[in-house]
Amino acid sequence: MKLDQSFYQRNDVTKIARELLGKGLFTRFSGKTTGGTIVETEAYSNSERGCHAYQNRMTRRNEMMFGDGGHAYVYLCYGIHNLFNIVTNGAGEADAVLIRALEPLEGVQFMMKRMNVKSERRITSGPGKLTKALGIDRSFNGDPLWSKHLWLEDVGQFIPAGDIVRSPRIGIDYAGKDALLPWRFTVKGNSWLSK
DNA sequence: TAGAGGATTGAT
DNA sequence: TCAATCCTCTAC
Repeated sequence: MKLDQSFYQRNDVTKIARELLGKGLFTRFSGKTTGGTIVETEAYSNSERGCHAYQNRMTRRNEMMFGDGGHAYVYLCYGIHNLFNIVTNGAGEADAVLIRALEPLEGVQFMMKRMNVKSERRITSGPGKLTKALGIDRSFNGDPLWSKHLWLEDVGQFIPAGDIVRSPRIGIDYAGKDALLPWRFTVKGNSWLSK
């Protein structure tokens, strides 16, 4: 069952980031479905320096973060990688969850083809890689997450609280002390986590 | 309008 | 450890 928009519109981005673990993220083009279960997320909120919308600073790039929860925020990182975020909270509240890793579930062969690799090993173990494997690019920026080409779904997987690990977020040293916030959530011992 | 740098990745 | 690579954002 696809996740309802009310799931995303709650005013608690770290709670949503935690609950997204075990949920399915899928894309479907030309009759081919690809996707997997989320095993690594990071929360970003307008109240801290790691966030593109810190202090509600709106730019052309991040304006989608200010929209309604339940939409995609996709941007280009290092000129090479598309990073996929889920916008949360209500309109005007710029919070988002970065999806950092998936455990492959559907269309593995097709994802391997997109990645141009012969092994399924680590094809979705990083934020730039999973977007490529699923065919997500910046043209998806602002799209709703219940469409027929891109959606999140409850696949019936339950992650016990004891299997969820909190740690500081990756690659945001510029955020000063906010880089220490334990807002990265991972599934303990999962072999598909990013490096 | 020029210049700096980034929520990464894979190779050395 | 380092280059790839191209917007976006900021300052002038």
